[in-house]
Amino acid sequence: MNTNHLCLGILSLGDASGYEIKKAFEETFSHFQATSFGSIYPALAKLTEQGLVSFHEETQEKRPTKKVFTITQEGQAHFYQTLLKAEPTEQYRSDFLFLMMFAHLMPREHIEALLNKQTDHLKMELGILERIITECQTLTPGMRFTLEYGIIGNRALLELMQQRSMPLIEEIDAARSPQAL
Amino acid sequence: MNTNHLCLGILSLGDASGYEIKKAFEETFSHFQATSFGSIYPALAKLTEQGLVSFHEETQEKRPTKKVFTITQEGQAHFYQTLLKAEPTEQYRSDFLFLMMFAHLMPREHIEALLNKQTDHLKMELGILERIITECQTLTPGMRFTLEYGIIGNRALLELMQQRSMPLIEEIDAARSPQAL
DNA sequence: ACATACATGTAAATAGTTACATGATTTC
DNA sequence: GAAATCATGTAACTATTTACATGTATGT
Repeated sequence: MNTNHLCLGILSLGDASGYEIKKAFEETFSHFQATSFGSIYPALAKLTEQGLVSFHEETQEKRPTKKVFTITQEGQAHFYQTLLKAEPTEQYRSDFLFLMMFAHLMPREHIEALLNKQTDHLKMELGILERIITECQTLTPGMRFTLEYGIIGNRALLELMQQRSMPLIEEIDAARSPQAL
Repeated sequence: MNTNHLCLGILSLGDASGYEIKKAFEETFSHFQATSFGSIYPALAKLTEQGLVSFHEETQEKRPTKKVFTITQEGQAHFYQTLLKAEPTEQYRSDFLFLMMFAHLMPREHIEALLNKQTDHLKMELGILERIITECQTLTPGMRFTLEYGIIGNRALLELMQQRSMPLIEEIDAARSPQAL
């Protein structure tokens, strides 16, 4: 799954400009996919070249002209094949967890700061997901599922952070103190 | 955080060869970090060049000779600075969730297959994490925390998969059937 | 005056994976 | 006889991010 596939997918849900596709990834899909302008614009150019999408320019008042992309029938058929053939991969990369492995080497204040930052991060993401699932009316069943998936995961992790942060800090401090005595 | 940092971190826990570092990422840390030989060997060469690690060759019987790397004092100091300065980033990329957004376009059997595959994936990872946390005796408090983090997250998601998979399929089928009648 | 939102696009830099090359030993 | 494990390393390829370039309008 690369940016080409992601763009085709978003366009299968409705017309959009490159800028709007980026916004969708920043908002609705940010918890499980991300991409940048530097990937999106070349992707849309390539999809147009391949005849999988087409576009028309829309001149706006007090806004720059935008290119609105539409998925073609070939694009729809191509995306359908992608859906059936894709080998879904999962990847989670966390610097936070890697750093926590070495918490015993850090000053107490720094461990606290890292734990607080991660807690805030989880809270923020949870807030976004809950807002979308309650406010947005036009979700497909699958989208509602992806939002629930994110909410359930983040809630469980937040609970863990709230229960285990202090005990972890105390445990590391306890292991340190013998040298101080 | 790049492969250089990851290697330094692993070596701060004890001496290891490139091959052993790769194994560590396949086993113990696979739920939140990954890397490949093509990244590890150049990283170790660069760290050696910078004087952050040193190595000695160990000839083995019935096994190829291996280079065992040791973190130097400079390496330890450098890693400590990394721990304090690092801006921890989180990234989760899931093709599974992206595909689920378009479940309404797929045949029922395909949705089922995707959900089953994801469930199996979560079960397998959960099994690995639970085995490590019970069997491994030499874990730092931080490592135990990272394992718990993975376990709690996966358990919550598995429960969701078990509760929501069938309802999701039924809901999508129900939305489809009016056309069939 | 400065930052942000809107809007498109390119190019360089970064980083990583995959495949290849080599070779012994063990297991199925 | 084939595949897996142990062991190191390089090179090509792939993909993505970051920074740059350009310009209007709005908000602080």
